Amino acid sequence: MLTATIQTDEGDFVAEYSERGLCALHFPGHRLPPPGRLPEPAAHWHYLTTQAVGELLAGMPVSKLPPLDLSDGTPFQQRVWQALCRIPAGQTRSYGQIATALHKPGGARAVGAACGANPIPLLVPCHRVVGSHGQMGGFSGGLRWKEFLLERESARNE
DNA sequence: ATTTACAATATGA
DNA sequence: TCATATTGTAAAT
Repeated sequence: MLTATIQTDEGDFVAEYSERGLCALHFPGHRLPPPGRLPEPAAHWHYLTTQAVGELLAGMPVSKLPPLDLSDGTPFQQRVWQALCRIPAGQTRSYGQIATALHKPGGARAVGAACGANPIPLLVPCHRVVGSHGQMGGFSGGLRWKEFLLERESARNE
């Protein structure tokens, strides 16, 4: 498992790579890994990740994503995460809507659980999922990030 | 195999 | 606004 930092105006994120692709992303505040050069192909993935994170923090749609390694998650979680990726930037869905889209009506809570287990926040936009009345649920890196990102994205969508 | 804990939601007071 | 019943998954027993 390889790690690398992403320096942004909001702090230093930490990305983790497996042999298949990006497998985790941590918010600033984490212990920074010892700096070192990434062997290929991780170096290229990291370039894409850095760019994507930069775009997200700027409230822009993401142009390109590195390959995501979601092999940790259960099949259900993987389906949820892929569904999240289909939410357009600047929009939000409710947990219930996601659940229904997955043909699991009533499984809103299960969707929430999957979001919490999401190893790659930001790139897998779990921050675009809110309660059925636009309220906030929770967020892995702290609700502050969720607010920050949603405001940035939706402000651009007026 | 059972029980418990969740980033939910609809309903009724 | 608050309390409660119901729902699907995952992790712990």
